Amino acid sequence: MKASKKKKLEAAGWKIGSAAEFLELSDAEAMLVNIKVALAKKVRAMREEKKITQQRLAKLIGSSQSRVAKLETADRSVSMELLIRSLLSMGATRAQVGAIVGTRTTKAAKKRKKKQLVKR
Amino acid sequence: MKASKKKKLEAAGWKIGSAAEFLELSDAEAMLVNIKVALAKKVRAMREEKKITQQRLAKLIGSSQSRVAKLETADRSVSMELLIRSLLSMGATRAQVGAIVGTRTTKAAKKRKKKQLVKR
DNA sequence: TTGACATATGTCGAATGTGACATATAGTTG
DNA sequence: CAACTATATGTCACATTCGACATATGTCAA
Repeated sequence: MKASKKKKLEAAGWKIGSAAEFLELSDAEAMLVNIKVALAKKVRAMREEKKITQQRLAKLIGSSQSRVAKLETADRSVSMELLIRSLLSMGATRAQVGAIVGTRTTKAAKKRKKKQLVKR
Repeated sequence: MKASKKKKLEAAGWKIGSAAEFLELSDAEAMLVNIKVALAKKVRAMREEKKITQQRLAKLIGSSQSRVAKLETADRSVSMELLIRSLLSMGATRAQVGAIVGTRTTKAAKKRKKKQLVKR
């Protein structure tokens, strides 16, 4: 939890104990979802970059086309493990995967990216 | 697969097809294990840093002491998801987690670290 | 020694993730 | 139009991971 957030909570009369921990957990949960979505997008991007079908990628990771489709749409039923395994199997480096995990995609950044796509 | 590796294989008369893909997979598998071990070490490091018990961390992530012990020893039965969730729940940032995922710990680096510990 | 606390390990039933399959949707080519 | 290809979605039986519990090991202070 950010210091600013904590301050506000304390000002509002909250004890920073289990309630704060609950907020941490919510944050962690949201982050996990964001990370998964980012990884999923990268899977699709790398696959399209390599111009291979979901079917082919499925073979590469020992899975099925339907699961790859779920991977790329960040379906609730897919694990981080499989997402990362897929990237590594396509030749991604640990550094590349780490960058995806570690980089928060802001709404502003998304807008910039969209703008670029339009402009070019 | 590294270019050098590929070259050697080709020199030895290998066709770079499914066999190469198999090697990629093996590499991916090994990398996943390495990443898990690195994350596990970080969980222990952060927990000790915060001077809390496994029991307390377990509460924080809604789990049990035994599972935390397994987490920190990188037991085969623990998922990347839970490892990362644990780090985030202890307040780690995405950037920190990303750095762990993305940084290959070389044997040389391990030696350097050990030496430091001895010297100080 | 005993007792309290922290961590490690094995096991269990429940929950979640899995590959596979069927099938739907959508775009392309003939 | 039909036939083909790529992707999406739902389902299912099987595998993996889960929290929980019991219990072992180790450490330290009374």
